[in-house]
Amino acid sequence: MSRAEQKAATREKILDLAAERLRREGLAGNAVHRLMRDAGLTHGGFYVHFESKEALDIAALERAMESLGNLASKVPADLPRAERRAQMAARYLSRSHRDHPETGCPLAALVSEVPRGGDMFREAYAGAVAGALMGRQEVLGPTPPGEDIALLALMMGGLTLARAIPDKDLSDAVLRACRDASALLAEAYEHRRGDEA
Amino acid sequence: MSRAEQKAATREKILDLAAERLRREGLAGNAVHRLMRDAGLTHGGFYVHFESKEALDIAALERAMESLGNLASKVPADLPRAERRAQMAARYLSRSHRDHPETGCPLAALVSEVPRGGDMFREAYAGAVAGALMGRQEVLGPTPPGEDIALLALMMGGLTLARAIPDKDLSDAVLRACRDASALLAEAYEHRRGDEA
DNA sequence: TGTACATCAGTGAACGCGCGTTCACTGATGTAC
DNA sequence: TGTACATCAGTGAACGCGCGTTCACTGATGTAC
Repeated sequence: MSRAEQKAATREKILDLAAERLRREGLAGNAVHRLMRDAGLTHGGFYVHFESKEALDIAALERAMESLGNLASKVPADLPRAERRAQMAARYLSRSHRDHPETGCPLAALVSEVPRGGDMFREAYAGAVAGALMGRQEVLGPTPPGEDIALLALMMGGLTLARAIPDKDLSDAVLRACRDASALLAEAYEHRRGDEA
Repeated sequence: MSRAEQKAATREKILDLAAERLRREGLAGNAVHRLMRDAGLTHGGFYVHFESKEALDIAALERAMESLGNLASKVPADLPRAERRAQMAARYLSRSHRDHPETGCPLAALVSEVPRGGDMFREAYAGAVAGALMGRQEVLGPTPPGEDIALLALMMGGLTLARAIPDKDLSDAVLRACRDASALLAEAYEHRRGDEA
């Protein structure tokens, strides 16, 4: 392995770890020193790979979105649209997603912290939201943007709320209620579009 | 003013300020030193009033919930239920609520940070969620708990997402989409309950 | 193929800073006589 | 009413710690001849 390849591999390793840690620890919690230690390196070398902490956060957010994109497209393409939508909601509002933020949706993991982040990070976050909405359209086909936005807000709200509640029974109830609501809301949208047409 | 009264007044002042700052700066951002400086005191005196930083955060969360409770009950009681629900959603998903987190809902301001907070704070947060749901029932009358939970998740998700997006037009669109969705979802709930009955 | 030199990923000590918390203190308020 | 003492809200210096960032360095890899 050439030196350049070695460097790129190290950068990948740091970035993958950072993408996990960013989702588990948040913007404030993912410290350079601990990140590099966990990657098996010393903290000084960090700046060979990234210009600043904010640059890392942005790159880690993008990496997290990429690795999640693959996950969303796992929904079988031959199912009817409503079924695909329901599967996505079920996956998003599942107990395993709630219990494993480090491999889950970074939008949910960071929402309420984003306004306190740097300007460039906020822009990157907004870009990631736009990307998520586009990814949804790719899987489900075109729908009025407002509908996708509201369904995303419902799913993100449900997931973050479920994570914030320590009591497992109540937390499970939140997930269930939001899964049900997202199905009902999607139906109501279809119904309304039908009435209008 | 007696010494005890003076002390209580100082505590109130710190607490009110902390309740604002907690919502604006988050758990990680509301530092003892700056809080006390802004209250016109020095940081050492903090521990005369609060046992620890976490104790303050809990008290500030509760204070924020109280001052918001008054706001929610501002909805006129003589309006029909659907209208009251719509007014609450419109207020929650308004641009002024988005732009002034410091006087708004602490549940939304902190959701994604809560899992990283201390055990006692998480319990207090869960209690605040339960309180919010009860407050909703007081204004709107009894509804199946799952319905209120999902509507709360939708509203919190929409508000936090709108706050995380710097572009005002897209952010406004998020608020609008979620207001529309909350009305549609509430209707769908009523419709389904009608069908079942 | 072997030697001399250049490059540069990664090391680890150090920087200034803000954090939560402690503590000896001050001085105004409250109490006892 | 006046004096002596006790209380305690608030002061401000100091603590140990973790943060992001800098920098002189080391030593393995890569290049030139």
